[in-house]
Amino acid sequence: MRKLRRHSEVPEATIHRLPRYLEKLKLLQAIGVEDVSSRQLAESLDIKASQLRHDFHYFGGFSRPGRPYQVGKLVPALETIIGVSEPQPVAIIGAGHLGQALANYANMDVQGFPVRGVFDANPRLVGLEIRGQPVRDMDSLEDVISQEGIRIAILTVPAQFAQSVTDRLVKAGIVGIVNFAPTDLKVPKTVAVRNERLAVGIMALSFKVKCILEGDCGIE
Amino acid sequence: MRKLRRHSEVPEATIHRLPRYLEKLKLLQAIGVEDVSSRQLAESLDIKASQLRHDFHYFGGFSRPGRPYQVGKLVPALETIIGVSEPQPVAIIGAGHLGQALANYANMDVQGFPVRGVFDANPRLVGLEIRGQPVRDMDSLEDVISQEGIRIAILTVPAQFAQSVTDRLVKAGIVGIVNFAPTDLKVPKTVAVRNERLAVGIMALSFKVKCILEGDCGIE
DNA sequence: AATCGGGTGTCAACCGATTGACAGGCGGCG
DNA sequence: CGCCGCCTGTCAATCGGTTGACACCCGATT
Repeated sequence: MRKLRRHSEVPEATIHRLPRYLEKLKLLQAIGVEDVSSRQLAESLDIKASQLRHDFHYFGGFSRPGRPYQVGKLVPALETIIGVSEPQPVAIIGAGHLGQALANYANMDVQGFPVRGVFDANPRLVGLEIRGQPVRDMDSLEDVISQEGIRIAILTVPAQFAQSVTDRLVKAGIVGIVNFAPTDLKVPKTVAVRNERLAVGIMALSFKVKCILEGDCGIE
Repeated sequence: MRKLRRHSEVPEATIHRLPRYLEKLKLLQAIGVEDVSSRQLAESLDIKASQLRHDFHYFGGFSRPGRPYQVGKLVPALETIIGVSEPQPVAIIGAGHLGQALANYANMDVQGFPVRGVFDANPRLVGLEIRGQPVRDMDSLEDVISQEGIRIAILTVPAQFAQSVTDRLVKAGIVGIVNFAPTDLKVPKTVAVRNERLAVGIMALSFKVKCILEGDCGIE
């Protein structure tokens, strides 16, 4: 990696592709592939090779020119760029069905995001064990976050509680929030939020489905 | 709604905003709001008013010019456009934690997507009741889909089974798939797929978090 | 040693999406 | 009645992302 430009210059669209690159590269690594050309990698991800090179270009010099990328170099480089070169502990707030699903989501650890705290306000859920972790009472939120050095929280509480929980998280020093509640959160500019809205996904799909069923899609 | 252009001309980015418009408008409707200007609506969604008008412009004539939008007109119009003017039954394939979370996801029905079939290959899960619905054996997949007229499937099976299940779904007449498996599915062009990759979301967030922690974000 | 095939880095053209500007409609008020 | 403020529909300018083209590099092969 030659020279890292300021992160702020990396376009949003590129950022969203980085995890996919990493994912695929880890897969290749696992099956013993050492070299991979931009074309191979791009095709397997269904994107254009020029785009992939363009993306990598933001970070510069992953390969000696004229030679394909070396998986063994690329993986740690991408991990560093993305920020998972060492495990990022995360907290899950809300141990409802979705929260439990995520806490159980096998790859969480493997992907570099070990779950270090699951919280819920419902006393009935508190104490329950999920993947060897107890569901904790919301009271301990701040303590656990600071003790474990957690920077990222996953929010799976009902929409009506999302904002107040968020405020607590921000105060407790959380820097990034993955928000599954169907609400827009208000946070200071120093906190990053990513909204995962399940319902939006299925509706956008529904539009296309309608489109297909009505033969209205531009496929002649 | 004056004159509907071909759906294929509606930009992707607009499509992804439509569900958010609908969501917010339903909310407004619920609290009795009748009129809403593009500025109000846009601000509450954190987008520019001009963009909102531009989006609506693809479908034309939601309001008499010079007058604000009427919530009561807009909601059904959007529902028709998105394709949820009548309930779209969906199937969930894979009754693991994520599948169960989605099946339980309260708003599914309300959003216009009643779950009409939950399937799993694991005999231990088959028969389990989720929200009054039994988990069914994969054997009955095709039958249920055709009997219930299901067009949309939500895929929450492990990655290794995703493609073979997809092939069955396509054969059974499914037209849209929301894919939660971390794999790219191969489908005919007449089937729409939307990938929801949970891990990608958290990684993209991690990049920004790193960015914030390193003071490298362009915020001077 | 020269050549060839395949590779990356880089740039400029292209394309789609966002934004700002403004013409024209409507209702309320003096 | 005429004006004023607020509104939408629409278009043009702008911005960001994608794509294709090409210069240059490398190792293998003749």
